[in-house]
Amino acid sequence: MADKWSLLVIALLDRHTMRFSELRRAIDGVSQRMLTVTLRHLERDGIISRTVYPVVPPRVDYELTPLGMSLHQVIKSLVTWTEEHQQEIAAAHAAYDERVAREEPELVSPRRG
Amino acid sequence: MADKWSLLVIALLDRHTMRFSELRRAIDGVSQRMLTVTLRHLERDGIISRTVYPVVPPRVDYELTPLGMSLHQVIKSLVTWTEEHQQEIAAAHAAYDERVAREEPELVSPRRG
DNA sequence: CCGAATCCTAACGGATACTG
DNA sequence: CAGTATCCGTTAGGATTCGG
Repeated sequence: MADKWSLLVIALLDRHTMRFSELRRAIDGVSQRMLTVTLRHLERDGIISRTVYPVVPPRVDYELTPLGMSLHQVIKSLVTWTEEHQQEIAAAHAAYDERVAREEPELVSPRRG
Repeated sequence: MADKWSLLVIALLDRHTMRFSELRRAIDGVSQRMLTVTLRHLERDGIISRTVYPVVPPRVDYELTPLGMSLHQVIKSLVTWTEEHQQEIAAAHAAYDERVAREEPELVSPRRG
């Protein structure tokens, strides 16, 4: 449950219960299929609970379980770490890519050392 | 860098510097290719550093950078959470699977409700 | 010993159409 | 509205081979 959709679902449900279509609208770019798959996985892991109201039109609410809430605390520290260090990471990327760019050319054109 | 190989590499390197083949032996089931790919990603993200000793046979050491060490602290809380709650999760799996098993049959054999 | 490159298969994930 | 089922392109990742 460490994929990106799960993280977003957990973050959103921490604030309040949400319906399927609310989640779909709130999570930009998620397909209906992936949201369904994600919600099933989280439900199976006991992170969220699913409540079906036998009304028409159908209504299904999702909410974090106590287990899910405790997981959210842990996840937040990961998110915080990422936010705090993303500049360092970007700098590391730039440094790494430049290093590679300086070393590659020798191999593709070794004509006359 | 949240995949399972990366997590294991970070956990191992937290104790001490390791060579490529040491990591390969220590991480059960990792292919040479995936270990290489994983190490490159971690290096690019600035999580580990790579030191090549120009000797024969070649020797390459990997170690955690300060950034990597700080990440490890965060990861540990995730690992700890997983260990502490894996029984709850297993129970949730069993409960979910049983629920599904009780509901599915109606659909495949609805003969004579 | 360390790693790059190639090949190939399985899983992931989007788009679409259909159901209750 | 809230799914399920199907098709299908993309990618992850193992096995293998070659190079420094």
